[in-house]
Amino acid sequence: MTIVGNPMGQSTPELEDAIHEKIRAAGLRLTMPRRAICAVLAVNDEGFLTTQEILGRIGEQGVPIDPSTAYRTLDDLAKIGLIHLVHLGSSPGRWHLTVEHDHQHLVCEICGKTTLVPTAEIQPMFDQLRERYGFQTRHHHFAIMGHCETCSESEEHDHA
Amino acid sequence: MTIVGNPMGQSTPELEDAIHEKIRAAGLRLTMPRRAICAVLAVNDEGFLTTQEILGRIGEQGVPIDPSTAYRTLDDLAKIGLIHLVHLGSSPGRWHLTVEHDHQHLVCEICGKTTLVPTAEIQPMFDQLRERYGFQTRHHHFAIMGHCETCSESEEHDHA
DNA sequence: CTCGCTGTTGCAAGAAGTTGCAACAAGAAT
DNA sequence: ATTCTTGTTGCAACTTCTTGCAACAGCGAG
Ligand SMILES: [Mn+2]
Ligand SMILES: [Mn+2]
Ligand SMILES: [Zn+2]
Ligand SMILES: [Zn+2]
Repeated sequence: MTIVGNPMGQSTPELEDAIHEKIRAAGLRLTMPRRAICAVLAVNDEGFLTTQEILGRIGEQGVPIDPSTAYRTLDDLAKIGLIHLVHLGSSPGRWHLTVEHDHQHLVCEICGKTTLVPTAEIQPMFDQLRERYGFQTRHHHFAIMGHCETCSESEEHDHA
Repeated sequence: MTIVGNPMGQSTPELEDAIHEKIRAAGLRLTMPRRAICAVLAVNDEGFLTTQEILGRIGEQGVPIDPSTAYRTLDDLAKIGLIHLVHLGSSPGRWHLTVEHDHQHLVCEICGKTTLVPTAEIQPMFDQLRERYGFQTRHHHFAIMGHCETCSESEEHDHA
């Protein structure tokens, strides 16, 4: 089950620039390996990629980078809030852009379909958690696992 | 940051039996390695343990089991709904008992404190997701990351 | 443009996690 | 109690991920 948002898409210079901006703003250096990783992330806006997949794409396209560099860099990008690690099922975690994503994700465990839900729709729950427990939800960009409409219906048929 | 519920606690025979029951009911064989793993899970009711931690405890106490067996067995137990893999931050996933846990977890990213929230309090959100998107939330036992009351307050002080 | 500081990289070694397979043992049948 | 079937285990080989470190290069200062 591959989960990508813009598989063979065009690069999106605006987004890529915005990412570079954030990296600089955080005081990180804009190196070649980082540019390569950002490029992959930019064309996969809305996608969820594993570190291995990112490494693979970079290798296909140009100068490969060392795996350890990829692992470390992705951690760094997460630390500055540019990307986010999402665990879909038991497979390795997947990286997902955070910038300009004011939504949450519903992920179907069966077919992998992801549905976007405006954060506003879930906000009331977060507010309630804060009121009752003083708990400040942080990862305002997370994935809720379950079964999508289509797969739910097929399941009912199977039971009949 | 270690997250356990009953660190050096007594074994809880009732819970352990309930687990054995579930394993048998699923048509799985009750082997020595599985008994060992269940024993660790039973004394750590409410705890979150990594596979490595489980392996470590078994090694300390008696006959060690092969790592591959542990990884495979834990996957099997998850498949029959006995345990659940929870990702707290970027560390390896942690196993958590599902049986008799009708609650969700608020996990503090800073101090690791976990707060239990009755599922009923979050149910309205799940219901809403179903009404609007036809989405059936499955993992009714998940972790919401954020900052607990205490840590939120310290942060405010730091800013001042 | 050149220099210098220091954050980053690639490499190598190791730890963690996965997979195929032959030997083994849980538990049903007799 | 004994036998038989087949799900499980431990081992070995492999892939993935992590960590320490010396060489390197981004980029600010001059
Ligand atoms: Mn998104
Ligand atoms: Mn619980
Ligand atoms: Zn689906
Ligand atoms: Zn806290």
